[in-house]
Amino acid sequence: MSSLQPVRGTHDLLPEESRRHRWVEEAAFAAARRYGFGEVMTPIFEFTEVFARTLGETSDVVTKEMYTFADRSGESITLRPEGTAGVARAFISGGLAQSLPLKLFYRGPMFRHERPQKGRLRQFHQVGVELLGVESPLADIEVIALAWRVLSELGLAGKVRLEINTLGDAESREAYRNTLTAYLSQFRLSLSEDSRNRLERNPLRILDSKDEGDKRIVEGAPVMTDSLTPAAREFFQTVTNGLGMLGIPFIINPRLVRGLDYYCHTAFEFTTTSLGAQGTVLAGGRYDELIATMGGPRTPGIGWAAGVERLSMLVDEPPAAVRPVAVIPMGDELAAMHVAERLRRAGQTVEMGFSGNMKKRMARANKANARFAVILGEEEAQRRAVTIRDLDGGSQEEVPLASLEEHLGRLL
RNA sequence: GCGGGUGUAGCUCAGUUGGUUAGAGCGCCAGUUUGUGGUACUGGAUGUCGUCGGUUCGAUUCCGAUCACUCGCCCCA
Repeated sequence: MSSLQPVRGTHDLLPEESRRHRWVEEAAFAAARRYGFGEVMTPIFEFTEVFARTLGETSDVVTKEMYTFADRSGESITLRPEGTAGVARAFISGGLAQSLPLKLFYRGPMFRHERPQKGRLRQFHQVGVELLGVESPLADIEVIALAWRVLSELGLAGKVRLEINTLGDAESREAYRNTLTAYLSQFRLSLSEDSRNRLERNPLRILDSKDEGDKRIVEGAPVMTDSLTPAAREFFQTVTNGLGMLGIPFIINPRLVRGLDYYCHTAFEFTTTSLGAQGTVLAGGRYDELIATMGGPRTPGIGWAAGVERLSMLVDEPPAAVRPVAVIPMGDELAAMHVAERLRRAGQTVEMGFSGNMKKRMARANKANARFAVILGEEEAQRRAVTIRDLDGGSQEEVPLASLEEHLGRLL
C-alpha cells in the first residue's frame, strides 16, 4: 500500500461511481423542482456557533463529531455536519423572511468525525429540502410526498419503509418527557448503562435503545400520543390522513425520535434493512422554533435530508452513459482531430485516442463502448470520404466527408 | 470514543506447518492478423506479502506495536 492514503473516512469517486452518485442527486433535484423547490448553495463551513447552538449542546454531533478548527484569524470554524443549520443561517442573514414561503433544495458534502462503517463516512453527501414559513400540516404532507417521489423514482419504493411519529408541540413534549421520565425512573437500575445516562440528558432516546433489556422496559412505557395536546393531536392526524390520501404507505412508530434537538411535531424516517447497522436512508421533521432560537424571526420549517452514498448502495444501475463515436485516424492525426472537433460541435460525444495503430484504436473504441467508429483511411481520403463502421453489427459503409455529421445524426 | 475480523500483483483471492526463484483467475501488454474491435489461441510484465520493531542462523509466515480497511456498539444520512 502506498503511504499516500486518503484521509480516513473519505473517498475518491471515480467516473463510474460518480455517475451513480450524480444520478441519485439529479433524480432528487429533478423531483424537487417539480414540487417548486429551488437550489440553495450555502458554504460548507460556518462559524462553529451556528451548529453548536442549533443542534443541541448535548447531541452527539456537537459533542464528539464536529470537524472544528481555528482559521488564521482565530475564528472557530466547523465543517458542516448537516444542512439545515446553514440554510437557517442563510435565511436569517439574507433577510429572506420577506419571501415566504420558501422552498429550498440543497446537496453537497457533510462532515462528521465518526468511526467509518458501512454507509457511514467522515465526508459524505446529502441531498435535502427545507420548506420554510408554513405552519400548516399541508407542508409536512408535501415534503414527505416529495421524499416518497424521490425514492420511488430511484426504484426504492419496495426497499424502504416510512416510519412516522409526532413529537408534539413544546407543551406536549414537556408533558411527555415528565411522564416518561417518571416511568423509566422506576426501572433505573435495570436499564443499560447507556440508557441510565440518557435518562437525564435525553430520555426520549431510550425509546430507541437496541439493548434487549431496555426494549422490554420500553414496551410498557407510556406513549407520546397520550400526552399530546388536542392541537398537536389534530396536526398529526391531518398529516397521516394526507399521506393516506396520497397513497403513501407508512407506519406509525411511537418510539421514533430524532437525534437533533430542534425537531417538533412530525418526525419521519425512511429505513431499509439492506444496509447493515445504518438503516436510515432519508429522515427529517418539523422544526418550528429553530430559526427563532438562532435569533431570527420565528419561522416554522420542515425538511429532510438523505444520504447519497446510502441511496447509491441501494439503487440498481443508473441509466447507461451516452455511447461515443470513435474517430480512428490512419495517417493524418491532425486532420482526424479536426473531424472529431466537427462532430463535437455538432453535438456528438466523440472519443479519439492519442496514439496507437488501427487495431489498438479499434480495441480502445470497443472498450469505450463506442457505437460507431469513423475510420479516416488514406484510400477514402482520396475520394474525400470516410468509413463509418457499426461496432454492434459489424457492417460498414463509406460516406462523403462533407456529409458525415448528417449521416451520423441519422444513424444515432 | 469502545469491541471483533482482515491486510499477499491494478482487482478478487490462494499459499508458505519459519528455508533459497511467492501463485491462480480477471485485467494489462504483445503476437496469431502491418486497413478493422468485441470471441479464440499463444506468449509476456507486475509484488519492499500494509508499516515499524522483536524472537530466530534465517520471518511474507511466530510475537508486539502502529496504520488502513471492514463489521458491530454509541449515534446518525
